[in-house]
Amino acid sequence: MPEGPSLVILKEKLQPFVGQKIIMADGYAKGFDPAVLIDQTISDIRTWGKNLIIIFRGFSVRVHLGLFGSYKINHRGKNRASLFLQFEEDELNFYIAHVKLITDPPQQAFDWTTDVMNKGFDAKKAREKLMLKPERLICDALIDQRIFAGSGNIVKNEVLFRTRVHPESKIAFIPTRKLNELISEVVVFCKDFYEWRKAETLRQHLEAHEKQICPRNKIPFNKADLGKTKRHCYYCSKCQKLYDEKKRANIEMATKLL
DNA sequence: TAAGTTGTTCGGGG
DNA sequence: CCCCCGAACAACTT
Repeated sequence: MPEGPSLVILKEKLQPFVGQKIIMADGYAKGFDPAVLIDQTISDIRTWGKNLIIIFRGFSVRVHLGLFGSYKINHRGKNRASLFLQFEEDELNFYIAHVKLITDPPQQAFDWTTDVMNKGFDAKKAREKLMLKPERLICDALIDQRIFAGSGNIVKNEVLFRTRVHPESKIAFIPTRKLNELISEVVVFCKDFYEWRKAETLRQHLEAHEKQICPRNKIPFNKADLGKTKRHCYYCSKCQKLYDEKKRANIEMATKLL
C-alpha cells in the first residue's frame, strides 16, 4: 500500500472522519495505548511522506503501514487490527500498522518541506541534502525519507528510468542539471502515481518497476539489488547512463584542455 | 508452494 | 560519535 501518493488517497478517503468522535479504540500496535483515543474528536487528517497523521486537540497519532500494511473502512479483515477506531456509526481498521503518539504540534514534529506530496516541497533543500553525501549512490538517496519523504521503491525505479540515470550513479558525478531533473521528476511522477492509483491503473502505467523489457530499446532490463539499501532496481544499461568517476575524470581532462 | 514484496527500526560490532 | 549490517516484524499474491 504505502508510498506517498497512496497515503494521500487514504487521507482523502478519511476526510469524513474529521469532526467525528472516537467512542472505542483497540489494537496491538506496540508502544501505543489505544485507550488514549477514547472520547477524542479528530480535528484534522494529513499525510507526511508515508505517514498518516491523525490530529487531535493537543496531540496527534502517526500511522505507518510499512511494507505489508493495509486498512479497511467499515469492514474487518481476518486478523486483529493493530489499530481499530470505532465511531458512532463508522469504524476504521489498520492492519500491520506502526502507530505512534506525537505530542509535539504537527507543524513542529514534521518537516513539510521534505514531503514530496506537499505543495511546500523544497527542491533546493533536497539538492543541498543530496550534496552533503556526494559518495552516495542515487538509488539509495532517492528512497531516503529525510530527503524525499514519501518516495519508495516504485518511485525510485520509475524516476531513474524517466530521467535515464543508472541507479549506481554517484551523486558527485551527476551534473547539477540532471540532479535537478531527478528531483523535479520525483514530484512529477508522484503526481502521475497518484492519478493512476486512484484510477486503479498504476500497474499498467509503470515503465520500469518489475518490468522485463525496456520499452525504449526492447532489450531485457537488468534486475539487481543495488546500493546500501539493497532494494530491487530495474534498469536498462543501454539508455540509463552511469555517472561515475571515470566520466568525471574525462570532463575534468576536457576542461583542462580548454 | 515457497518466494517475493510499494518499509522501517533496533541493536551489536567495528 | 559515526557507519554498517542483519534481524525482526507480518500478511498477501503469484
